[in-house]
Formats: sequence, C-alpha cells, structure tokens
Amino acid sequence: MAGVLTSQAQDFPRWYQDVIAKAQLAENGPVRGTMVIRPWAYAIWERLQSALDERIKATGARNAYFPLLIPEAYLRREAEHVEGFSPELAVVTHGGGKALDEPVVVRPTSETIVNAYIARWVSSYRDLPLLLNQWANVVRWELRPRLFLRTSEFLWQEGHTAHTSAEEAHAFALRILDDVYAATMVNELAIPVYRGRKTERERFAGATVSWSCEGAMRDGKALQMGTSHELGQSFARAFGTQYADRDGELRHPWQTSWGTSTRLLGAMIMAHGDDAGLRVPPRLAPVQVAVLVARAGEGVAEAAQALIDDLSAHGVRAELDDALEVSLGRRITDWELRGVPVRVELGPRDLAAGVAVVARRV
RNA sequence: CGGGGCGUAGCGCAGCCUGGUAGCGCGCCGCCUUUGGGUGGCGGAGGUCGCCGGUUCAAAUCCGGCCGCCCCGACCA
Repeated sequence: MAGVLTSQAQDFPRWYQDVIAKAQLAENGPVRGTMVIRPWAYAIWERLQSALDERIKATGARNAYFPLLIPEAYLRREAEHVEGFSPELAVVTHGGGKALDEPVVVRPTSETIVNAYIARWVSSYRDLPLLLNQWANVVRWELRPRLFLRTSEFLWQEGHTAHTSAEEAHAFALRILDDVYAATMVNELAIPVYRGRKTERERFAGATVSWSCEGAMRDGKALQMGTSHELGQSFARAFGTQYADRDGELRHPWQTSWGTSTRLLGAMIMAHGDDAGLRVPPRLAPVQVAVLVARAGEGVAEAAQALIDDLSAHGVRAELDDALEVSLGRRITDWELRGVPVRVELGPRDLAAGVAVVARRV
C-alpha cells in the first residue's frame, strides 16, 4: 500500500517523527524541548514503569520522593558534578513575586539533594546498605531536543544507594544493570542490549565508573537505554555522610546511582517500528488484541463482544472496535500505526463461514 | 553558540521574483453515497499572511528591525 509514513529507508529521522505524530504518541510542548505524552504512549510507559518498578523492588530498593527544587549551593558541593550539569540547568530566580536570596535549580538529577538526606539517615553500618529509588521528572536544558530521545523535561526513575564497601557498591551497580535494566529491556521491550563500561568522556559527572545498556536500533545505530554508576565516596565526602563501622571508626559509604527514562519509548519505536508504524511488544501493549467489526450484520456485534469477553477472561487485553462510521481500511491502518500485536476482523461473511481474519503484528 | 533553511486556516504547503478581492491538499461540520485495506459526491465553517515600523493610492508580496521554529555541527538519558 502507499505508505502513510515516510519510509525508514528513505529518511529514518523523518519516519520517526511521522510515527510519533500519526500514532498519536507525543507532541512538542509550547516551551522548547518539552513534550506532551499522549494517552497511548503514556499507557505503554505505565506498563514499562511497573515492570521496572517490580524488578527494582526485587533488589531491595524502596521508593521515596525528593523535592523538585534544589538549592543551587547543593550542586556546587561536588566539583565535577556541577561542572557537568551547569550548562543545562534551569534556574528559578523568583518566587512569590520577589527575587530569591539564593536561586534554586530545577533538578537535572537528584544525587545532591538525596545525599543531603542520606547524610542525616546514615550513622551506623547497621543503616547500610541504604537502597532508594525515585520516580520523577527532571529538567535539562537541551540544545537539540528530539521527542522521547532527548527532551528538556523527561520522566525517569533514579536510584541512589549507599554501601559499606567499594566491592558491594560495584556489585550492586552491576546487579541493577543486569537484573533490572537488561532484564526489562530484553523481556519487556524485546530489545537485545549490549552492556559495557562508558568511556572516560561519557562517564556521568561525579562518577568513578559508568555502566551502560545499549540497544540496537533499526537504522543501524546504538542507543543508550540505561546507565548505572559507581560514585565512589565523592558525594559522601561532599555531603558529610559518615557512619560508625563495626570497629568504631567513622567511614564514608560507597555509593551508586542509576537511571532509565522515557527515552525507552524512543528505543521501542526505533527498534521495532516499521514502514506501517509502531510495533508494541505484547507485554507492554495497552491493547494486545483489537477486535474489529468489519461490517454490520446479524449477530456480528454479539460475536465480537463474545470474543472480547473470552479473551479478557484469559487475561488478554482486548478492545472492541465497532466504529462502523469509520471505514474499515482506515481503522486497520490506525491499529497498525499504533502497533497493536494482534488484530481480528469479524464480519457477516466470516460469521457465516465460522471463521475470522486474524492479522499478527509482532 | 557556528552554518543553512522556514514562519500564510488545526496540520502540510502554493502564492512573494513582477504590489491590486488570500488559495490548494489533508483534517473538521452537514447531507447523500459507500463500507471486507486510508470510499466517492455535493455543500459548509475556519486565516490580525510571526511581530513592529517604513515605502506606496494600495503590502502576504518591496525595505529595515525584532521574535520564533526546523535541519546540520558541538553537547547530552
């Protein structure tokens, strides 16, 4: 059929933008780099989020929430960290109609404010390991934004942990990389990933080692999909986090931080989408089976509803499409664009013959 | 921030060079027709032509300034 989208071969970036628009996944916000996530994409994100959350909790980490606004001075406490993030900070200078005595920054990531509190909560080796995770939005003033892949504001999960040894922190950072990130990417997103250590240049600002999961996209490029960092003791020193060890000595804990974001939706689009549109991995698909009433007829609506009920009873997320005022071709194209894994078409002809058209899109 | 391009209806664009009633496609609304892969027909709604100023009898069009956006580069989850 004549493509609704620019083909991937012709212009991959253009195809990417087309799918996002036509499948109604997201749009640009009024402020440069911001993004409106539309219901279909958000529903996929929610499923991805819960899959990640489950695995994060399985490591023993617990969810918490820290403020969006951070005193600028906090950022300055860790030299390399502030140097890395300063160029992309959004800074609030006014509040309540008056200039603030000290500007506050909108979090670009939360190492600093989390550590300000970890310092208060850790005083004994018995308090460790401390394993925290937060689901939040962060802001980084990006020069060249691209929907999902690099937006000025994005949704993510950021973990922050403290341990009694470098070895334990190292092991935990890798556990997140393997058991949480790679596992979710492979099993939920159905994207094979390459795990490895980031180069010195790409290392997270303030980390000693950065580990990354990179996935292969259909344009032949790799995309960083999740990172896990060993922070050493630099943040602990910067924020004065110390604990009394078994031997009575005061020591700084060894820390990690790790994150994945709505960029994963961009990865899903680029790793699975084709010239007909998006293809959503079945485990993440908000609708796994779309049942289309192809044409009105005696008993067709009832048969379609019976199929929906049967699928639902078996734990399959199924949705009825009986919008007969919209042409069948149009509806088929729309479901293809949105990437629903299985489509069933049912009409009087099928009913009479005791069959149904089933199309897979996985 | 450096290089290039573009701002005209919700979206995508033509018109600008050569000033003279603001157009096309898609989408939207109504009616009819159709419906098994983006149906077809008829009718309709919708625009301070990015903003400010200048030239002119007359500016989307010419001139000046400003603002915004997109693409490439550098930076980045």
